[in-house]
Amino acid sequence: MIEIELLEKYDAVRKRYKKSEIIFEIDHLATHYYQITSGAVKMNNYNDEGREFIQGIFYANQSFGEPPLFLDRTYPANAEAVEDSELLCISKNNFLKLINENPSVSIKIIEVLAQRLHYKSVMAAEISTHDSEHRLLQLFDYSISYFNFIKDENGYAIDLTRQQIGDLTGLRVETVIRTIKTLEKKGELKIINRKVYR
Amino acid sequence: MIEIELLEKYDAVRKRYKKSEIIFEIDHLATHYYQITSGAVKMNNYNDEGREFIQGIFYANQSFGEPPLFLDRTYPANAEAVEDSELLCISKNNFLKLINENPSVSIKIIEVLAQRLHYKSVMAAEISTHDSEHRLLQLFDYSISYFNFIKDENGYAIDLTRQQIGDLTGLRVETVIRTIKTLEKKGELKIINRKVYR
DNA sequence: GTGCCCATATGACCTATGTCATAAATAATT
DNA sequence: AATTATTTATGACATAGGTCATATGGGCAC
Repeated sequence: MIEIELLEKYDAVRKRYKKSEIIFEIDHLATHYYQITSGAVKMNNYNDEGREFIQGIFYANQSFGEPPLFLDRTYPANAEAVEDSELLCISKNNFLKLINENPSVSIKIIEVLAQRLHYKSVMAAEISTHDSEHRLLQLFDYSISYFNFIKDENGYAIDLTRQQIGDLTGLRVETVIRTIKTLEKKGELKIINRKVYR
Repeated sequence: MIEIELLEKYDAVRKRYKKSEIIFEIDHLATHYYQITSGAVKMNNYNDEGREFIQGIFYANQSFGEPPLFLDRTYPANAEAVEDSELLCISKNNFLKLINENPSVSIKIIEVLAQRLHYKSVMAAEISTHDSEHRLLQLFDYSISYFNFIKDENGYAIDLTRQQIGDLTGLRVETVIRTIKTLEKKGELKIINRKVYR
């Protein structure tokens, strides 16, 4: 997260997106740096049959879609608002200028990318070598520390739909539903009012 | 890749590793920055049954294992030499000092991490929503541009064993062997002398 | 308060990929 | 040259997770 005042010095513009609105599309060139002030955004892919894979979900004060700003490559995924959201956007040129003129920001960017690589490494190993129960628990535990989930008297509330959980772990909704039930029976999590607590 | 002379100014040490030798282990703290001068290194995970997943393979002039140097986290995977290799190593402290004193290096690091995130995004979507044929072709095509594969009269030689291909894509050797044969029949690649060309 | 849209749920059946066994070809080591 | 290890290969069979159909309940717009 880059300080808002600093972004504004580099001509940041506030933009509002309605739920389900597309922010950018796969295979397009990166033109802006995006930082969320409110709401939530997912980055995703669809395969030929329309099956979705969610690369990640981003919340207030997080940025997303920076890598292609530094590479000669297009976006590897789409970005879509999962709720009504407000973003701060600055152009690629201004962003690169900002970084060059503020070395401490580049360290911050490194940390953000490092964090995200860590998440991807953990989930990649998970998705390719573990069974559904293990995958879900790993996602929940990682999300609790990585996303901004809230703890109440029942534990941490996993604020994701079954469909989203499936799309994040490469499983189908039905499998997620069945696996969550099994995990509940095993005492690994609670289902209260259809919501998952861990 | 950071200039060797610069690394040497920050007390880089050359270290040799034999094939199969471990460079660092999962869940350990990061103590050094590593850059390959010759040879190749893989980063991998094992699940409870000993099944391997390869996060990536790195070759001469590439670095690996940097993210935890910037985070309050341990390594998400192991690093192991896949052939006899020589590495340049500098301590975490010297590395952070180097970056602070050389802003252009931090941009370079950002580019490396961005590149790697791009690979992970592509492969994650691939592994979770595509069938084995698609996964292999994607890995081959990405590897050709991302790794240092060589083109000859038969096309690009995929310098990976069937086992490594499986471990990179979350498939078993037998499946890789069968899928490669199918792809050959479909004319998507060539098998010459057991070697895959694309 | 009715109608519609999602999210959650469950059963029956299917299939891509995994598992296991076994073998031959090649490479590495002595 | 002989021995051992690794890689590629193939067949028979098993199964986790996917697919499809169908149902129920909650939220919310009108």
